[in-house]
Amino acid sequence: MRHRLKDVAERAGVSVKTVSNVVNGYQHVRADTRARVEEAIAALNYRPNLSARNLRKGRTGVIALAVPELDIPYFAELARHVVTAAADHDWTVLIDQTGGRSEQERKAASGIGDHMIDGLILSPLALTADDLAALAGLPMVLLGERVDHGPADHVMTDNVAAAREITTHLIGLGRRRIAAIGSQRTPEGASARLRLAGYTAALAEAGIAYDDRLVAPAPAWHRADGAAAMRQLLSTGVRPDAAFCFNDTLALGALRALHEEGLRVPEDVAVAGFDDIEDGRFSIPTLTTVAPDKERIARLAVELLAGRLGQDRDAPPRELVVSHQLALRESAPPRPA
Amino acid sequence: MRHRLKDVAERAGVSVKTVSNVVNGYQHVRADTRARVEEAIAALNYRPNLSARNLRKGRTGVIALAVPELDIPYFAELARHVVTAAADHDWTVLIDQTGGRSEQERKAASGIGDHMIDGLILSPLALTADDLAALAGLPMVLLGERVDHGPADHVMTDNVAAAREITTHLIGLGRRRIAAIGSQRTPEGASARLRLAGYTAALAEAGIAYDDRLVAPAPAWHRADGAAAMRQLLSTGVRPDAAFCFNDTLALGALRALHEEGLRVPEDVAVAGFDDIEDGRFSIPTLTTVAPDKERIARLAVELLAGRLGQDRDAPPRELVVSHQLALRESAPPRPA
DNA sequence: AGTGGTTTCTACAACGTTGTAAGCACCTGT
DNA sequence: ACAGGTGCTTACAACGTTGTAGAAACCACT
Repeated sequence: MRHRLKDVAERAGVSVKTVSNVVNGYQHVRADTRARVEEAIAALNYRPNLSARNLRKGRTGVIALAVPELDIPYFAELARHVVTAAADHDWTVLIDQTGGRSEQERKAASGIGDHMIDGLILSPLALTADDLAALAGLPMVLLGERVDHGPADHVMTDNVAAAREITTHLIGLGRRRIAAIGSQRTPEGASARLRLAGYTAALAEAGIAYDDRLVAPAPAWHRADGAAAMRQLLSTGVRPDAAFCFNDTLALGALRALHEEGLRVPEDVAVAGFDDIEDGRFSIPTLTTVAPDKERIARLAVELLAGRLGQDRDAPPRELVVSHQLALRESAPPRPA
Repeated sequence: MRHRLKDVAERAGVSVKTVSNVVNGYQHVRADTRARVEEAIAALNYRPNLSARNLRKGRTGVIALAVPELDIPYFAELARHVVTAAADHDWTVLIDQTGGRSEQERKAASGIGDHMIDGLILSPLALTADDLAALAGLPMVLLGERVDHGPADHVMTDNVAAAREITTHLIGLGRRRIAAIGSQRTPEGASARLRLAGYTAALAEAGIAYDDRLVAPAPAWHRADGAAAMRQLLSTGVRPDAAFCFNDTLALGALRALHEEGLRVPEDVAVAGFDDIEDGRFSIPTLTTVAPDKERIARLAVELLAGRLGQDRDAPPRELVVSHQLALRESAPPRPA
């Protein structure tokens, strides 16, 4: 039921290689030969064996995208853009969930990696520079935070600047007791630390004293964590008048907790997030957030990887910073002119 | 930099096959030989070439999951469960986005399929029974609607019953002008038609006349479509007092549109969705919805596929119906006792 | 007819792995 | 010493594809 070049060749009365040539669109095949071969291919419903082709060619046409969790909307949206961008290079994307665990991340980069995929786009939470150095074999592009002097190409947004800008926006609304939700002290919390740095920088610029009772940790960055963090802030009596959440799902959770406490957003507490996920455009209220250009991040990552697989094979590691914007919506609206 | 069995064999002073035996955990290898080989493997950082292994073994250890869109939360959540379930079988999951287009769905089933993956879990929107019959080559499990007499295994929820139940719940709240949001007349709209059937059945049971001005089509099932559909309903003057949205993202969009019109949920309009996505547990108000057991759907699909690849290779197509529950939340709360 | 060039096709040898079958070395018990 | 195991290792031949190099057929022009 499953046929090979050889079967097609026998049926068409030509050599195996001629069939291969037809399959690959080689020019110099006589029209009637081509027709005979194509008839045989159709009759036998022949499909090339990709394992064999890959073995022969040394490439697989598959790249992997490894993200912490697919059902975090930011990563799902990013994945969609990566798949789209990869299609332009005729690549299939193998999507891997690492759960943010370093073991899984290492496995993504080495285990699956070898010979099954041509390259990897990795959104690392847990890997250190040392880990990455050990994986230098596979062409790789990293997304997200900088891993200092890592050996790989990198596409990122300026987390510190973006966090500073959005915090400054909250300050501009007249808020002074601004909570930060999502801090993490683990090595995995690189994003958290950068966004916290932006937050503190903005406070310092505005001459507002840093109050660590306003900084709420969140073990993960899901809605439930955001809600729990906000509830905890409210219960301890340091009533904030604004909150910068380190991502949008945290912010959506925080909105929920505020609603349950009967507090109005933005009147009582202004809320801002980070990522600009689809949900935030329809939530009640709609969510003010930092909007990184996800489509561009994905496209650049794919392009960098294409370079690594092509002529830029031995280029030094490159770093690209993708611009971001503030999306000012109801939860922390633009300042009236 | 990339080594083969041969290189390891030379370094360890043994045959290629002995190295292969060590790599594959074959029992009868002398301890000191094994140690020498392992040393060589470590020194050269050897990794097997999976293309070659697959070619030789005829299997790849990869299954594909093809869904319409990854950034529809329902599919993202489903994907996470499938990846988890597949890990128990040491399978890697290749995730494919079909966009609900039949061409892409066919490609997922045949193009990538051949020899690159061992099996496919497909969530078809657009494929007909005929399409699927043509693809009988690849072991396949379908999710979602039944394709009558399709050749493949099937895991589904009872859409008609679930839609009927939740509509009945809305009726039980005293609502009589119940809108249905998300109808589709295209062949791709199989889910839409089943859920509409459940809706009309519930109305009939309760003796409520069907009014097609209350049935709003939605080209896709995104938040924006739900919002547009609700706005359109409101603008035409057939003021509904409840809405059954055919999935949760439509419902979230509808909530938003109602909010913008100043209508209260559930007091003025009760809203129900379908899918039980994470967002609906934190939206304002929280969303009443049909909760299919996604984890079980994923696990059963993987088990069925495992069977097809093993001893059940030639079993007749099986159909499994996974139970669902109603999650009654704020947008259409439980009836007071 | 002979020359040179193009088009069309083919035989062969890889790619890196593992299954098969057989070989060698070492035991154990007579 | 020898037969019969058993444990360990190996040579070889596949798996299905494509690159290389070259053969065969054709053409156009002298």
